[in-house]
Amino acid sequence: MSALSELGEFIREQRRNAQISLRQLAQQTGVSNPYLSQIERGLRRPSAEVLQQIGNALRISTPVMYLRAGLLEAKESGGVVSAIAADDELTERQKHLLLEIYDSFRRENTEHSPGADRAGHLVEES
Amino acid sequence: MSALSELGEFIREQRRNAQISLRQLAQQTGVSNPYLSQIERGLRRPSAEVLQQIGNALRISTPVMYLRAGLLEAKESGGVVSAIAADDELTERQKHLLLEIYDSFRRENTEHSPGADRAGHLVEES
DNA sequence: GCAGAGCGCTTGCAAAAGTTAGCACCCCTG
DNA sequence: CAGGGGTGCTAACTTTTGCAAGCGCTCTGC
Repeated sequence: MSALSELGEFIREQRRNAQISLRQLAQQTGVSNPYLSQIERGLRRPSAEVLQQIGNALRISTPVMYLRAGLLEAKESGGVVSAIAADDELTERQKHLLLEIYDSFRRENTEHSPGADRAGHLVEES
Repeated sequence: MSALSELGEFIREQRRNAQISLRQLAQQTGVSNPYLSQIERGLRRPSAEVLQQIGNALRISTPVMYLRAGLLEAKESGGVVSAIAADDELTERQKHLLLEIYDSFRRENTEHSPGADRAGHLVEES
């Protein structure tokens, strides 16, 4: 399975998940519906602009979209932690909270009983 | 001045700064030198792949490159967003949530009355 | 039954992206 | 001065992107 058709399936999945038809998505994105069809079936490689529009309409963040398309290299683990630490727009307290949430998410995924723990309480106090 | 030629001049500037000729950069990036020339003079719009290669050769981080090219919104300027996107330990949903929290934090900081908005509701529903 | 509107898909076609070949202009070095 | 190797740029070509038009299908209302 090529990375191209993986991307296509991901997009199709997200679109179906959002209960949107090809033509509706086409209208929202400004991309033609035949082209969207081809993208979803993995026989065309959309440009970054188109990807941006699709992600925008489907509420998927652009970097996530680019990552799926192989346009953004997957960074080494710890990237999130250091990126948060280096951010100059967050307060120290916010960084701390964000990191705790990040950790709790990762813990969720490695748990045997998934979905049991929730991160809601972590944002209770700003 | 179009955003296209701005990008071109930026690349040229970075290349000159690194003391690299067009052909050398072409070889390093795997892109032909005439095309690089056209990119630098702002009369061609490089794809994200090419941009990635250029940034890679010139030691410019990919998100910064995309940002310069207008392929990434300024609001998701940094490392945090792309780092989250690239993380392979989080589910898509978790990434989305984390990004929303991150955004809400930054919004808090730029508001006139800080602390008014809370991010708690963002984690309410899985 | 049969318009009409929705769905996704196929087919050519225009416009970009990108390449190979070759131009003109230097700066050396024999 | 011939020449080779460096620079960046131009021209013609191939490949890919993205779209308009139209296909066949299904469902609904008249």
